[in-house]
Formats: sequence, structure tokens, C-alpha cells
Amino acid sequence: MDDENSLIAQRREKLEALQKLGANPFGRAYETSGTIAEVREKFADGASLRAAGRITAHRDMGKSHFVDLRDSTGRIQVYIHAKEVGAEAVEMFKLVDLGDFIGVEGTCFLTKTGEPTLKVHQLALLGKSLRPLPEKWHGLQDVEARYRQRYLDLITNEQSRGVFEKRIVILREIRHFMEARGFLEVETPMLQAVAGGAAAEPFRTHHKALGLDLYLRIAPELYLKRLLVGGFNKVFELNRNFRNEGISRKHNPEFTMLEAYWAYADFEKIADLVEEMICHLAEKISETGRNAATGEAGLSNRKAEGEIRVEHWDAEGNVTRTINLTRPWRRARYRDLIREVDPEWFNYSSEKRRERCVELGVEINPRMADYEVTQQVFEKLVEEKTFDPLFVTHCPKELVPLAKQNAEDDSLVDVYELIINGQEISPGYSELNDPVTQRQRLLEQAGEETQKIDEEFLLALEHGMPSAGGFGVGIDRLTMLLTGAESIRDVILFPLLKPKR
RNA sequence: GGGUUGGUAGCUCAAUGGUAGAGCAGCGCCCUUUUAAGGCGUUGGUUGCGGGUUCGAGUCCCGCCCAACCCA
Repeated sequence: MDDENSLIAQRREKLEALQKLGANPFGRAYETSGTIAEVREKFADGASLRAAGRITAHRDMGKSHFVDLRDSTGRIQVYIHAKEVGAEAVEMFKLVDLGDFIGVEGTCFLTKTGEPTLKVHQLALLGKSLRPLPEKWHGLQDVEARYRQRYLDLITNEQSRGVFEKRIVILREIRHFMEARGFLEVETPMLQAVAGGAAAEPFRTHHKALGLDLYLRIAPELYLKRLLVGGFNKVFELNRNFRNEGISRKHNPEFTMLEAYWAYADFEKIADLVEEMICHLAEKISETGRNAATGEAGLSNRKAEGEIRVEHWDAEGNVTRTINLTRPWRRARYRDLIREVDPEWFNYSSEKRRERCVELGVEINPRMADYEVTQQVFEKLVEEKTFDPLFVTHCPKELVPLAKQNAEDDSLVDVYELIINGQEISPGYSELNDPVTQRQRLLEQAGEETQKIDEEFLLALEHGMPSAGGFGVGIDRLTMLLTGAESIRDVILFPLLKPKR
């Protein structure tokens, strides 16, 4: 980025020339008649309106200049001619480039081709661009550049902007939804002396003044539960977690998570809540889909007569996948789902199960315990093949050691795992609130590393935590589901990349 | 971490081992309602970085960097 090619040099020369003309290329506040979309709404033949935006195209026609002015709400054409704006302003205009921000005051009129246009009689420079923008027709295609220089992606690629607008709607509507049901949004520590609440590798950091090693949190769980102890009945946090693990199409080291706890509820009530919430979000998203600017392609959602379907499109506009979110969502027990793959599975010996894995094309390694072999079958032959929503319930306790045991069968725990689009979207639990059992399980989980046990959390539990249901929703994956994005990097504005060079 | 693919002008893309090109953008000229405006002309390159093979490397070989996809 330290280059100095001729295009940049030319723009710098224009910048100096503008300054010599006495113009300020980086102007100040500019009163407008509103956003460009609002200007278009107010458009009335002969009316005088003010608009500001970035120049994204210009067409010179002799002494007439047509310019496209664009902001996040839309575009409008402006017409510049010396007769209207004066020779001086036209001299100035000739030093303006694609990508510059300008403000105009002009009279509304329709061109011969019927295009609503502002005939400019006053022109202000609001921000000069010293680098050329990507080409208008193909946009910015280079994947790496789209992530590193997201601003260019947002300027150029309508569908990318659409994804992030939908993400904003998702975050806003989650807050509305939860608050409407009496949940309070809270903030708990990102910097933690013990990184608990999940099994994941944390990032380490250091507090200088205290001389203290700290971790970025991997989950807010243990703090949110302290709030249940403290008398909050319904709390949620919608914020970032950090996990020092691999990066992939489905994993970014920092990711956004909704986590919530509901006193006196259980995993079934939580499942109802999550089902309702995601349907609510899908409907809101489909509304923004309809309202989105023209040219939005690739992603869409459609709703018809109580049905909620999410369609994922490819670049040519063909539907590649339809996910049916229509309620009620299927709920099935873990073991029953395995039996759908092989009815006799649980009657097999350990050896026979491993043979079946080979037949089924499920890769396993010899060190796996029996429940891990079964889980491998579940992941490959159930989870990855499930696209419509499915709550998997009554999981074996080995898989979820920190959840409450089932009342009838203590080899099972009262949890659900929500699968949509072949991915885990949300786990839900009947939370363990017995401090003695909790301590045991944490000790087992920690093994030798007893420093990983959050004694302060256990101390809180010993003061009494109400029975409660809790859940988490990975917002990045949910956004992928609802927008049809294929990679988590397409729903995170600035995904982590290695610095270049 | 392993495998595969890719990195060429500001952007989008070409180029059997033989003079690095096109479109858009830019620059100049023409055009007083165009809209991917148009016409004529024209500038622009350390082909990701570093080595090697060769008379000659964007192209073949080795190493490195970055990214995407698949796998662990």
C-alpha cells in the first residue's frame, strides 16, 4: 500500500489544483434534504433539494455532465452545466474524480429518458478520494481483498452490503425479542482470571499494573449463572467470545454469541423460545430482503401463508437449498436418530459398531471410546445431512458433562442440540444447579489442571442457584443460515486474517 | 499441521518457454439530456517475494509469504 502509481499522483495533483482554486476538497458539514433515498422520495419537478454522496459514475456529454451520487440508501443522478452552476464551479468539477464525496443543491427535473435528476446550481466538495475505486461492473472479486479492505467490498458489492444489513437486523431483533419476554441484557467480563464455561483453548493476555495473567473469555456462562444466584430471573448477553483454535469456513477466533438463562425453566421451554425467536428473525430478515435495494442477488427468504422458508441462491440466481423453518420443528432423541441410521446399532458389540462405521463410510480412529464412535456416526450421518431444524434431545451424558441428568435415565442429560443447515446452531440445557455435582464434574473435566476450576463460581453456586434453563446461539452461523452465506468470513465485517507480508 | 488451487496494470481478466495484452478506470480531443453513454487518440507492469534451470521464465524447478477450498 506504499505504492505511488500515476493514478494516485494524478489525484494528488488535482487535490493541489483544487486548493489553488481556493476550494476545500475536504469540506465540512453539509445540510441535505435527507438521505439519497429520502431525496428521491421528496423529488418533485421544479423543487430545490440538497443531496450529498459519493460519486460512483459520471457521463460527460459535451458541456453537460451527468454524475451518479450514491450513499447507503441509494443513488441519484445530478446534472452539472456551466449555465446553471457557473464556469468557476465547472472548473472545480473537472478536478473531481470518481470516488469523491460532494454535496449539491439543485432543481428536480426529469431527463429525456425519464431519469430523476438534480440540476445543480451549487456544488461543494466534501471528501476527496486519492485512490481509484474498484471497477463498477464486476465489482471487487478478489476474496482476499474483499476481507482485508471490506470498505471496498461494501462500496462495490451490493449483496455483501445486504448480508451485513441483515446481520444488523438480526442483532436488533434478538434484543427486541428477548426484552419483550422480560430478559435483561447484561455485560459480564471479557477478561477473566479463569476461562470457564466451555471446553476450548483461551487467548492469554496480561494486566501490567496487577502483574496478572488473564484470559479472554471463551464463554460468559459462569458469570451469567452468578447473576441467577444474585436474583436475576431472566438474563442474556449478546457479545463476543474468543477461542484460540483453528480457523475455517465455520470458525473465526472471535465470534458473537447469544447466551441466556431463564430461572425455573428447563430445556424444553428453552427449545420453544429459541424456535420462536429464530422464526421471528427469519420473518424480519425476509422483510428486509423485500425492501433491499435493487440488484441484490444471491440471497433471499420467502414466506407464504404461515410458511417460513429460507432459500439459498447461487451467483446465477438458482436456488441451491431451501430450508423449511415452518413450525413446529422436529424434536427427536439422540438414540432414536442413531437407530434411523441403523436400527440395531445399540445391540452391537463395540467391535461390530466399528465394522459398521467402515461400511457406512464414517472415519473413526482406534483410540475412540464407544460413545465417541456413536457421536462420529451422529455427526456424519445425522447432523451433516439435516437441513431443516431438528432439536436433538436426551443426549448421552458423556457428551455434555455439565448438564442436568434426566430424571428417568441417568445415562442421559436434559439438553437439546439444535441443528439447522447441517450445523449446530444452538445448544440448550436444563442447567446443573447442584454445587456438589458441579464441583465433581468440573474436577473430572479439569483433570490435572485444577487451576482451571473457577472457585468463585462454585462459591456462588453454593449460595443457591434456582433451577433454570439456558441456551446459546452462535450469531455468525445463524446469520450464515439466514443469509445463505457459505463462509463465516462473509458474515463478519473484519474476519481475522494474517497480516500481509 | 497435510493436500489442492490461486496471486499478472487501480479493478476484471488474457498470454504453447520466445517483444507482457484487452475491457473498465485514467489522460487528451469531439459531443448541450447521458446512464455499463458514444467516437478518435493515448498513458500505465519489479507478473506476490527470493533463489535455480535455460540462449531466453508470467510460464519449468526449489524455498518463502498471503488467500480460497478440502482434510486432520
